[in-house]
Amino acid sequence: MGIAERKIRQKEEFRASILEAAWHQVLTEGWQSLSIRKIADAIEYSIPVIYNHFENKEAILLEFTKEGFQKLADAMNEVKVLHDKPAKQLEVIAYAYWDFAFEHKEYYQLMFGLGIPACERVNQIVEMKTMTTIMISTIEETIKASPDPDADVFLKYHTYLSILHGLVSIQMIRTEGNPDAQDRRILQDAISGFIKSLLV
Amino acid sequence: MGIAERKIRQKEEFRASILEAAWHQVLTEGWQSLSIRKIADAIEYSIPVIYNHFENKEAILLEFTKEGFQKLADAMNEVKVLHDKPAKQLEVIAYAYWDFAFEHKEYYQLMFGLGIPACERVNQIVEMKTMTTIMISTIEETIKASPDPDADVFLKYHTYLSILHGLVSIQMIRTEGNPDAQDRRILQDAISGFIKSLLV
DNA sequence: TACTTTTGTTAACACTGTTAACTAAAATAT
DNA sequence: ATATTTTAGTTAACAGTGTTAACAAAAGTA
Repeated sequence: MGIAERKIRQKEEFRASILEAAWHQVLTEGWQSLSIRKIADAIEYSIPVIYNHFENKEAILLEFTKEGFQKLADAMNEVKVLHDKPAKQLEVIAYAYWDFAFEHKEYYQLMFGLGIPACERVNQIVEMKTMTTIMISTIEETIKASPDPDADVFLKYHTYLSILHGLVSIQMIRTEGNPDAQDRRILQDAISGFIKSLLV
Repeated sequence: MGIAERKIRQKEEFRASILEAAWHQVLTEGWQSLSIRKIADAIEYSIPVIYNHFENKEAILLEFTKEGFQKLADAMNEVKVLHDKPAKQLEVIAYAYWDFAFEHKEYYQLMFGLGIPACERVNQIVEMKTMTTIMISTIEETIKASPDPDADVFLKYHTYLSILHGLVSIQMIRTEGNPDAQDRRILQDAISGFIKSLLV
């Protein structure tokens, strides 16, 4: 009896149409504006049917997060196999990572929990300048006393802040609790590497 | 006439009590659970009074974001002045940054728009393993062929991912639009520095 | 055709941010 | 001291959000 098969197929199609409608909403309005009601509206069904296919809204986002990591892995593999030397591979993988993030912003934000609120907020905060000034001036002095005193201060500042923020936020995503000694070694390793690169 | 003065003082106190109640809520339940209603409840006033002191909820969060950056800057300055050599200063500033982030998680999450949803999500995604496997294996091979083949692979992987994520998310916070050539140079600089540190 | 299961709907609950309309209290002017 | 204006605070609502219980309709089975 093919009825059961057809039902499964239809259910699968329905599920896919929910995801499609949801993704369309995410692409056009950002994933902050995604709501169950809007999905229901788009597929022209009532709200509760969505809960027959997904446990809750989080489950839908989880689906996209999975998709995102799969796509990122694919993009990495694609460029990795083009090179033999591992060091070169590390380089092109990094570029692939970067490109993926900005070509698929919605995915990336979902994957790493980037809440956009800060964007508008952070760029109008004068208090931030105090922090950046401390960092930039210290880097400036370090560079002045280094073998390459003409190095780009702003570039190095940006690198420094990015490394720090990356370490912290990856750490926060990884574990709910506090970092341990091993985590701190990662910090030390990254920072000593950065400072060494400044001092050539 | 001191009446106007008293009024200003009272208004200031009221404002402070709103912030205090809000911060208490953030500390106990996380800033995701902060709501105007809960603040109103805590200060035992009706909801709209809050809008006499803050334009909207975002303005309250902005206040904490400012506070956070100020505190971070202070923490940095404190350790910076303890050392003379700029390179050493860069190091201790980095540690201060790290410590601040985890001693004041709520501030840090607010300051850099870390939406916690990803935390629970990301740690139960098998698709993520595909990505990490690619990165780790490539780093492993790089290390094997390096002058220091006993270097800690996991530590270096973590550093690599953190640098990448930091670069991307700082970039996303900084500009709404797409990265330009200068931004890409920052990426190149950081990655080439990392790879160089692998190859000693 | 009668019965059972699946599918989908309506309507509600418990929240959220925000605001308009109104009342009561305080400060000022007469 | 009384009348008037200004300010402070209230209730009640609007427009959203995720989620679910109770019910109706359609589809499949006996």
